[in-house]
Amino acid sequence: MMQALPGFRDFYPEEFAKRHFIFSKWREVAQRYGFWEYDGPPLESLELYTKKSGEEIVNQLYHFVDKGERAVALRPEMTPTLVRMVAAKHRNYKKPMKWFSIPQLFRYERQQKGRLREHFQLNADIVGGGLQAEVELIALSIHTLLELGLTKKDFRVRLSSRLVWQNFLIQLGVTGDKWDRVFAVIDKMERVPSEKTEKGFLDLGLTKELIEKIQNAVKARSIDALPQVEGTGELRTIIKGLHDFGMCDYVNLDLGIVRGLAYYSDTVFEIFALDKADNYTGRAIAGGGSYNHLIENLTGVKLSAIGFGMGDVVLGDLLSEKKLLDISPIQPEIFVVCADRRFVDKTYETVADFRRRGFRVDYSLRNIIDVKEQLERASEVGAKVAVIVTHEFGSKLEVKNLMTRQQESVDQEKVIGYLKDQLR
RNA sequence: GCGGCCGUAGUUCAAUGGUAGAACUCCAGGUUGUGGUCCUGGCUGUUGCGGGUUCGAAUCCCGUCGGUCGCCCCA
Repeated sequence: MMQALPGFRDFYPEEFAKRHFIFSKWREVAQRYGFWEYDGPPLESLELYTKKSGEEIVNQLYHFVDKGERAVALRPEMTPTLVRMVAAKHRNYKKPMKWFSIPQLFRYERQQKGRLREHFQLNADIVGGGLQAEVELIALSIHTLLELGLTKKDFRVRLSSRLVWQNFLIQLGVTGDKWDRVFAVIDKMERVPSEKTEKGFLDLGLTKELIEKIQNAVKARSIDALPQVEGTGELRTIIKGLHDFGMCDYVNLDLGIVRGLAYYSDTVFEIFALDKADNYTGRAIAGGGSYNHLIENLTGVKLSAIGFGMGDVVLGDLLSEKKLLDISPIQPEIFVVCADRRFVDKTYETVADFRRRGFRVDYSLRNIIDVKEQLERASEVGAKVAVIVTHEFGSKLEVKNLMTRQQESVDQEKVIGYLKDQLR
């Protein structure tokens, strides 16, 4: 049987309706926050990704050599494309630039729950902003989830800072060459047994005393409990900003978050679903952070930036569990029924007239004189009312409410108003 | 790349190693002007695919492909 490739999805109308619901909320809230929508090519030069992440990334990409002998790849993330676009034309835009996109991203790896070979992601970025831009971006990520129907009980932003970590590690005497590996251990901390975490640190040459200080920092849930180094002030400002937006209830300070990607520089955050006991569960719904050196490193253009990504797969699973995704395909409002051969012409004219006026209108494409069949069809396609053509021109139309089964004869001149009333 | 579990009709699932079935869906009817739940009839399968064991395989074994969950990795 022919089917979609592994890790790729078919969107039948029922699934597409859900996808459209999520996309439209993403778009609507981003625009409410003043973000402009953009897009780039789904296929990029392979070099765009190897330049940033090294050669290892190649075997996780869909990549091939095209007929022009170019090494190309389907985009696995949006940030490189954004950086490329921004660097090329940033002089055309006042800073800060608030941009968002809903790209389809691709990754060649074995699929598992919440993780396919293809997904869509809301990507929002602010380029050339300061600390308030970070507040703004995190606020957008929270507001997006609220608009989808989730509540304070359902998710939490875990806010952290790589800058704080770096300065803290300097204070502890841990040299820069070890930071990435220290971050890797911290990143896994909550998923592996504590002995393994300890062993990971010991293998990096950290003393038990240092390990304890690091673990205490990970446990800290308030600014004052953090190691006071350069960077904590910025975190304080961000939390204050979210407080002013009435959103501090959605945010936990949590240095356990460091993010996998190497290019994050200062602030990093991930959003996790909560279980009934308010514990973090499953995968991250969204994640992001600031990358204040990436644009300069790749293109020589010095611009700060912060962004986040929110994928449709984990989010969709969560919304389904919460019964927030019981969305049906868009249905016709009116189904026009022809009651007799003599009225066929008028039926089609009525259909066309209603459509010109902006109604969603359907009618039978086959047995147009069997009223029973037409009414069955009207119900099946989900129409709210049936308009039954029972008279010649210049006369009345029968309007039947398919929910209440009530039917009324309406003067042709008054039918539009009547329909609007019925459909309200 | 590694491991666990699972592949039977369009769908959800039955069938002790002994003739592959049910429900739903879909299609056609239920006498040429009013719908959903009713009635009748019909379609649908090399049991994912390929080997092996056996008198005989949906069932047991091997391989392969696919699904699913986890590991690795991370968007």
